Amino acid sequence: MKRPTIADVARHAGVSKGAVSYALNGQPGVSEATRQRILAIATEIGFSRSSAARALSAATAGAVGLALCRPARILGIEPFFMALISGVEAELSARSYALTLQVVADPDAEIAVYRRWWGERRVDGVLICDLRTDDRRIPALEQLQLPAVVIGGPGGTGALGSLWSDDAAALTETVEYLVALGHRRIARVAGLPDLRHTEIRTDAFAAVCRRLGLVDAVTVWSDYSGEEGGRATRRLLSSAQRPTAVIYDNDVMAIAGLSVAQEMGLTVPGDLSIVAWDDSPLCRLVHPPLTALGRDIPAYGAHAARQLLAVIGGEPVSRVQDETPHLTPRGSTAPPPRGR
Amino acid sequence: MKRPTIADVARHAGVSKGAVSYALNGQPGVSEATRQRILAIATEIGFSRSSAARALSAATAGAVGLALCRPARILGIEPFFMALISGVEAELSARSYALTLQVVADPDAEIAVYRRWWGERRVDGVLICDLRTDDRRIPALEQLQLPAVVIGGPGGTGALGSLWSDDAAALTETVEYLVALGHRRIARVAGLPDLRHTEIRTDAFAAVCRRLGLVDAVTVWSDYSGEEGGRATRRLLSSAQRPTAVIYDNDVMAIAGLSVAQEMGLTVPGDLSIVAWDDSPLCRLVHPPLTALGRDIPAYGAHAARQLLAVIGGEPVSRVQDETPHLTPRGSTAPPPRGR
DNA sequence: GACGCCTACTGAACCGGATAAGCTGAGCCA
DNA sequence: TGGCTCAGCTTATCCGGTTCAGTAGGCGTC
Repeated sequence: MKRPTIADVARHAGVSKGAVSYALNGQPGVSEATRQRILAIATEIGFSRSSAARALSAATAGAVGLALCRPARILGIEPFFMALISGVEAELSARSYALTLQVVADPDAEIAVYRRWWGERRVDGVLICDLRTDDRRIPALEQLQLPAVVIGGPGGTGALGSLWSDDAAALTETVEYLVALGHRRIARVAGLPDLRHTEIRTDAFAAVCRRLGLVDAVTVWSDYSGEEGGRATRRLLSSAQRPTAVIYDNDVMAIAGLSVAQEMGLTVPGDLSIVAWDDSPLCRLVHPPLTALGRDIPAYGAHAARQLLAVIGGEPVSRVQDETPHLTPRGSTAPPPRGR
Repeated sequence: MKRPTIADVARHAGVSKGAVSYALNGQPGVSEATRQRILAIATEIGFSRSSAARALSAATAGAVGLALCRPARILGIEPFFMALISGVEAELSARSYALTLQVVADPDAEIAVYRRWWGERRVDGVLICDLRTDDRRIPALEQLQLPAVVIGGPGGTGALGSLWSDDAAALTETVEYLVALGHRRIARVAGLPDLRHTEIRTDAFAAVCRRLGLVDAVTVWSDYSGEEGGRATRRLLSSAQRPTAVIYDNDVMAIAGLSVAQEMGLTVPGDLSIVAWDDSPLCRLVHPPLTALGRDIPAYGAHAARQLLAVIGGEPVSRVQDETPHLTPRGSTAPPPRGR
């Protein structure tokens, strides 16, 4: 099937290629009557602009890149990314931008992908996930001058735009809630320690525990997987001074933790309270349903996409704080058992 | 930062643009010595080909499209798609193809996306998920002559290439396994009824139950979400002749079902056996861990991607059966309670 | 040594748009 | 009536590759 080009439209309309281009782009240079006629003909013969030709002459790819740097095993199970992608995608497709996705093995491979995308002019900008402490990707992107928005922060994002949620406030609220219920021994199963948001949460946790005089507060690190989350929980619950409440850095580990607790004969929330970060439908699937820190992840992604398109459009980079995750109490939290 | 073009490489090497193009593409037309010199210079000055220019003149986009037609809510929670994408992606990036992703609301929007991609020459081919009965996308793609591989089948894929797993055999094996344990009243919570693979599984379920003389076999339909899966389970377990085993069409519904059963005071697997389709890490998270029908989903995606690249490369379309899902018995299945 | 043939290249056209620069005729004014 | 402006177009060039039609030079051959 032959694809119509701008020349076909021009011939049908009896005008030049240039006139068609002006008409399609809403630029001055053609009368309103001619513009309408050209647009009608374009629609009629099913014309759409070749993204390649457009990219070549307009020096814009019409696409945004997203590189995900987590093993497939973890990517698959965490609802976070898919929710984020669907939000990003909704915003992009509304503005006729495409999303180019790549799964990479490590940060160096990710930087290599950015270099390639830049060299091939394949994308107009990129979204960065999983901000790390001293993230090598930041200077690399600054050097390439590839428009980018970091989903994460605040801080450590160099001159790039960024979008973050106030994880410190959310964690503080959670600890205060648990303390109000009567808990004094609260543990936290954290995600990968070199991620910036893990660090932020860890600092906030330490700060609020110090402020509230919780001396037994302990953080253990994990990798977001159910296996590791379960293992960490088993370790915590086997200790002499076992916690009466555990906060997990994602939903998958929280569910694994719930399962381990029940396996060990503890009732939730009677013996142990559980709070999950990222309130996905998974949290409502299990019994008891999990108290969770939720936020609108698709909206978060859409927001980031909007910000990136603004940077691509030449607006100054912005650093924006998004909605703070809010605590939804459900059946997995209650006062601690008496005498503990 | 200025990006080097093929002309820059040519100038440095003291040859023409054409010679550089031949050298880069491994085509005859330059001596081996010159080719090496050109490649060295290209690497040295950090040259990579503009995907736009390449797409324009070579009439190939260097990208493959994937449109996902499920609400964000369900997309996010099902590990299947992310696992599939990571497999597809691994295969594509090994061959320097990009993956263009789009989330759409319904099949008509999906067809519109294909038309747009085709018109814009944005992709060289597409992967089709969630094959339906009398799928309108098939004739639309045939008409566009856009290379495509359907992930699903067998049957109903028109002249397009396809890749499927033998769901009928897997379901039959599962029912036989449950019957061998002693179950006679087996129910199935199915996915969306207009999906082709749901139909295939439903037919296979009816056939094996007839063959084994299970008169109480019942199938109820759901939408893959935890809410609906839980609701369906509650209905099933409240009936007078309640089943002793339930097979779920995905892992999320199985977990919801497990939760509902426990809530209703039934023990799993003592009172009720549960089997999940798609063995994700989620199945091992819950207690008891779920007996599940598993397969290597990233490999499935990689396989489909390879098939699509072959079609794009001009090879004849192929219809291939992939690995059959295999049953992994875990703690959620056991003989039925006595007297039932 | 004239001829053909092959290798290794060059030059130019082309892909399909965007856009700067040039052209034309209508309208207005002095 | 001549000159000016300006809307509304056309023409030509460019983006950065690929590819086809040459062509120069070396080599073998009768």
